[in-house]
Order: sequence, then structure tokens, then C-alpha cells
Amino acid sequence: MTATLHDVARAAGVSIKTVSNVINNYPHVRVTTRERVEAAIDQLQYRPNQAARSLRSGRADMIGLIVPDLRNPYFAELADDVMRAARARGFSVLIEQFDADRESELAALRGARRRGLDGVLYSVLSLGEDDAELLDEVGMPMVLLGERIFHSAHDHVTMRNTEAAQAATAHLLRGGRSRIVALGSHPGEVVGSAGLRLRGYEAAIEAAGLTVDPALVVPVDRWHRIDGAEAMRAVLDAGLAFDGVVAFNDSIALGAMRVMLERGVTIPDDVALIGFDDLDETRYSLPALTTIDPGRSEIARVAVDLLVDRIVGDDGDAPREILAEFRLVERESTSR
Amino acid sequence: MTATLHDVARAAGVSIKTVSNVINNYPHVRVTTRERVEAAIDQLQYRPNQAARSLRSGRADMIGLIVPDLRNPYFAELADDVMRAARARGFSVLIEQFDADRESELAALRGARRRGLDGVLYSVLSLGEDDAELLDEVGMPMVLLGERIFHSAHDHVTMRNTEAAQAATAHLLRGGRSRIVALGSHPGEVVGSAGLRLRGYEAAIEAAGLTVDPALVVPVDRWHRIDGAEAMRAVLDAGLAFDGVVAFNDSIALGAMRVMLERGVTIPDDVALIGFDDLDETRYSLPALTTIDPGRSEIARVAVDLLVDRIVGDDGDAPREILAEFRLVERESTSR
DNA sequence: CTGAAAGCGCTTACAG
DNA sequence: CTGAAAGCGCTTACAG
Repeated sequence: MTATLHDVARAAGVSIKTVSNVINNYPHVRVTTRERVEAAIDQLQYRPNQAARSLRSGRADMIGLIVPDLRNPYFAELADDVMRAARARGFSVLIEQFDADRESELAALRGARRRGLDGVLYSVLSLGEDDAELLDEVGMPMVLLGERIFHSAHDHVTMRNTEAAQAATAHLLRGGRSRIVALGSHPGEVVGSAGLRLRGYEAAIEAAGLTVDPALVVPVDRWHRIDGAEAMRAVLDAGLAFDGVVAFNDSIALGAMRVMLERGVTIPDDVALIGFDDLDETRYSLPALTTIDPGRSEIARVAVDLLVDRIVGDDGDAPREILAEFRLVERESTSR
Repeated sequence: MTATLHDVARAAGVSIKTVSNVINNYPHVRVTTRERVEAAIDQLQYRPNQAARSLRSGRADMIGLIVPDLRNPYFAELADDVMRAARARGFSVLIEQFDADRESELAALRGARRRGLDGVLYSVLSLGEDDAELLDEVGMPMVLLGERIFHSAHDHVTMRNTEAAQAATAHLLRGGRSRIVALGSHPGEVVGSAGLRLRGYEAAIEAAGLTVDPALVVPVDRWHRIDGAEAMRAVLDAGLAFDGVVAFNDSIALGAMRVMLERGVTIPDDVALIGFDDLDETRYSLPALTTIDPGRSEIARVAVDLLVDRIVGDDGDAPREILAEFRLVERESTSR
């Protein structure tokens, strides 16, 4: 049915080795031979069998991307960036989603192994330091995205959370705001994004000679739009006085924006609002949202390069930690 | 290094056939033997080699999803739905994106073949009827998503475009609107989403005893947010009088909403607005957007089931065309 | 520059 | 209920 290397070899009157040489662009093939083989390939519509190739070479040319949820635009945009970067290196990407529980996250990691991938990019969510052992069991090259909550032997690419949150907060302070809500904290968390961003917020407040008012630090459990909306509703219901909001991601910011506008709070006049992530949609809200570009496409590119280098090369090098550069993108929500 | 079937067999004191039987849940294995083998598997941390399995069985348990762009929330949400449906059937999903040109779309199709997938779901964009031949060259089971622009021998799952557009337009007419803009037409197109939706729009207008005003049919080339914004800007600049908008997708609708609000046009008081797709974010715009739920998760489920049935079964059946049920989701943008 | 042959790690008839 | 053996379609030393 489907043509194999043998069929092509027979049709071209050469050995399978020669056909293999042509397919893999081995340089030392006589031109006339090459042409004869290529004609046979065309005629038989030969396509190499990927499974046989993988079995022989030990490589699938495929990496996994393990993320929480593509419905979350941050991860959809990250996936896009990762797929482009992977393609540039000749790899395709198998995406594995997980739900917001430990078990589902572990299942995704196990799945990566089962699927015969060459390596994985893993955006950690629920797993913590106690699970470092489980990570080592993955048994293939792995690059972590997000915070360094593991002291494990893996490469790691992330953004400058604290510095970026400090810059965001300082931007509002420079605009004359003094009662700034931090929207999205995770009480008790230290090493995750929420903890690091809160630290940056506090540093900026203190650098301005002000004192952090705990009432302005508002927890938001999950960072989806609806959670930002609900948190802002509670803030307004409580009658809290504020003139700025640093939201810990864009989704929270957009949810909060929706509620503020609904309640007649004008942005940026009454309240200046800044988010995190530079999602595509932040350009189209009304007002357009000022935000932090965390360097996501750089993160994707660097992470893919690191992973592919580990896969194809000798991975003798020590684990690396790479921090992408961020950028404050000023739009309407903070400029009055 | 990595343990193989032979290593496990040796450790358990059985033949590799017995180990294989245990792994594949072949029922007739003595309990004590099974336990011995499982102990050896655990101890050696044995994991079956997927490439060898695929080579032998001719199956990769992996399907491709070929879509334009995950940054487009419609496709991100579709991908999420497809991955969940595929997982339920034991398959994983390799996503292949393409850009807005023919060549890139063809490359994605070719890539699917090269990657050794068992089948593909393909959301057609640029390719047209003239390319039907190319589709047949894919050489594996394929289910098309989107409009039936091919009279080819492939299964096909889509929504009721015309009926849904008619329902959307009728909804505005019932709300007392009479000058309704159709936002998103593709002049000259007949069989694509734009053509079908325009036909539904026209049918509703005429059913209400009104006449279609060509000036109200506004072309939008790409259906991204920014294109909807630009089209609406032009409409307002032209001084066109209207009191309703049927946008051919939610992104266009949200872009248009942004511009209308900016220009002081109130929604739904001055203009009623309805979109298409029921994206997650339509619940969070201000006002929340009335839209058509095209039955996307049903489409994903049905398409995956159809594809997997073709892969595992005898595909003697004739190509099938399946239409999902739609639902009008009424929100703030049309209720005054 | 090209050929003959081994072997990657499984599954699957075929025996018993 | 279990074993011995063939073979899926490649790549890769090894020869020449």
C-alpha cells in the first residue's frame, strides 16, 4: 500500500542506503543518482515513516507544552509563540492541558513521558517544592516556565516579576496616585508570581516614602477575568478609597475595569489602572489598558532554544535560569 | 539505560510476550504472573517505547488540529474543546498553525502527513474548491471544520450559519431595529461563512417585509478585533444612519463596540449589537455582548468522534456532513 | 560514492 | 495461560 524505502530503492535501482542518503541530504550522492531517486520518490509518493525513524534515531522531533488552559489568553499567546519558535528548530509541539488540581497536573507530566516526546516545556501551577522529586521522574529534558519554586536540576525561564511590579506601581505614583490597590495577591505566598509582584508593589510604595496599607492589598484566588470583576465589586462595596490599581494580570484588570465602569468610576480620571501580560486584547478595551509586556515571546524563544539544545546536544551544562526583559506599555488607562 | 520489554521479562522470569500481555491488559494472564511482571515494571521504571509501538501497530494515537491562529480566541477555545474530546478517546493533539496565505496552509497540511499522525481536523481558510485534489493527497483520515467549500470525499462538521444569522437579525428586528448593519461581509463570496451569514441576514430582513439596503452591508476582510474597529470607524465617519449591528463574529463586534463607545454611541440604546461565536470574553465586555453560540464544543466532540471512528474502524462509510445546533445568547448589548 | 546487514523496541500470529 | 520468532520501516556503522 504505502511505499517504503525498499520500494523506492527497487524503483530507482539502488540500495535503501542510497535512498536514505538522498532523503537526509547526505552530501556525497552523485547528481544523476539523486535525480533518479527523487523521481522514484515522486512517482511512488513516498513519505518516510515517522515511527520507524523515531525508533531508530531515538528522536521524535516533538516537544510537549504543558500548560493550564488555552482558554486563558496568556497561555494561548504563549502557545503560539512556542509553536513558532519550535518550528524554527524543526520541532512540532504537542500541547497538554491540565486542570486546577494537583492530580491533573501530575497526569499531564506522566502523559508527556508516555507520548514519547523528546522534551517538555512545563508551566508550573499547583506543584510546589515538595514535588521536586516527581519532576525528576519525568525522565526527559525539561524547561520550566514561571517561578522558580523548585530547587531542582532543571532549566528555568521567567520574567522579572518584582522589578516589573515595582515599575508598574512607580508609574502610577509618578502620575500622582497615592492610594493604590494591589489586585491579585495570594496571601502567604512568597516565591510565586503573586508573592514576587506584591514585593515589587511594596518596594515602590516604600521607595516613594509612603506606607503600605494592608487594606489596599486585595487577594484574588484564580486570575481570571471573572475573579477580577468579583474582587473589584467587593472593593467598591466596602467603600474603600483608592485612586490607582495595579492588577497582577491583564485578565484581572479587564474584569475590574468592567465593574468600575459599570459603577460609574471613570478610568483614568478617578482611578488609574495597570495590568500585566500585554495580552492582544488590552489594546482594544475602552480605555485601552496600560500593562507590562513580560517579554513572553522572548521567553518562548529562549525556552525552546534551551530545550532543543538539551535534546540534541550533550547536556553536560548546569541548569540555567534566564530572566526575560520586561517593558511598560503605556496606554489610556493611566494617562490623564 | 532505559528499560525495555526484554529487561522486564528477564527480571520477572517470563517471556516478553507475557510482559506485553500485562501492559496491554490482555485478560488471560495468571494473577501471580501479572503481579510479578508489575513488580518488575515498577522496579525498572519501565515505560513502553511509543515509537516502537507505533511502528508495529501503525498507529500513533495522535491527531493533528490544523487551524489558522491560536491568538484568535475562537480557535484557542476550539483547541481546548478538541483536546478534551480527543483525550476522552485516548488520543493526543498536535496543533499546527498556518498564516493567512495559501502556501502556509498547504505547508501545514503537508506537515501533518510528515509527522506521522493518524488523522487530522482541518479548519479550512484560504483553500478553495480548486484545491480539492490537494486535500486528497493528505493520505490519512481527515475531518473538515467550517464551510463545505469542497465537494470532496471528506467528513465535514459545521454550524448552521444561515439559520443562525437569520435568527440574530430577527432578534434585532423584534427589538424594533430597522436599519441594521451587516458587519463582516466578503463581497463575492457565496459558500464561506461570510456568504452564508449574509444570506441569513438578508432572509431575515426580507421576512420582515423590509428591503436590504446595500449601504448597510459592510465588508470586513479579516475578522479580527482591529478590523471590526476600523470598519466601524469608517461607517461612523461616513455618517451612515443605523440602529443595529449584526457582526459576523465576536471579535469584529467587540472592535466595533470599542469604537462606538468611544464616539459616544450608546449600546444598546442607540445601537443594538449582536455577535457570533460566544467567546468567553463576550460575557465581560461592557455592555456584555449578545451573541450566537455556534455549538462549538459539540462541533469539537462530533468531529473528534468521527475522525477517531475512521481511524480505528473500517472507513467504509460515505462522507458525512454534520450540522451543530446553535443558540442565541441574549445579553446586555441588545436588551433595552 | 554505494551496498549488505544489523538492530531500534515493540506486537502479533503461530505453537504448544 | 505462555514462549520463540518474525517483522514493522527506518538509520547507521562497516565494507568496499
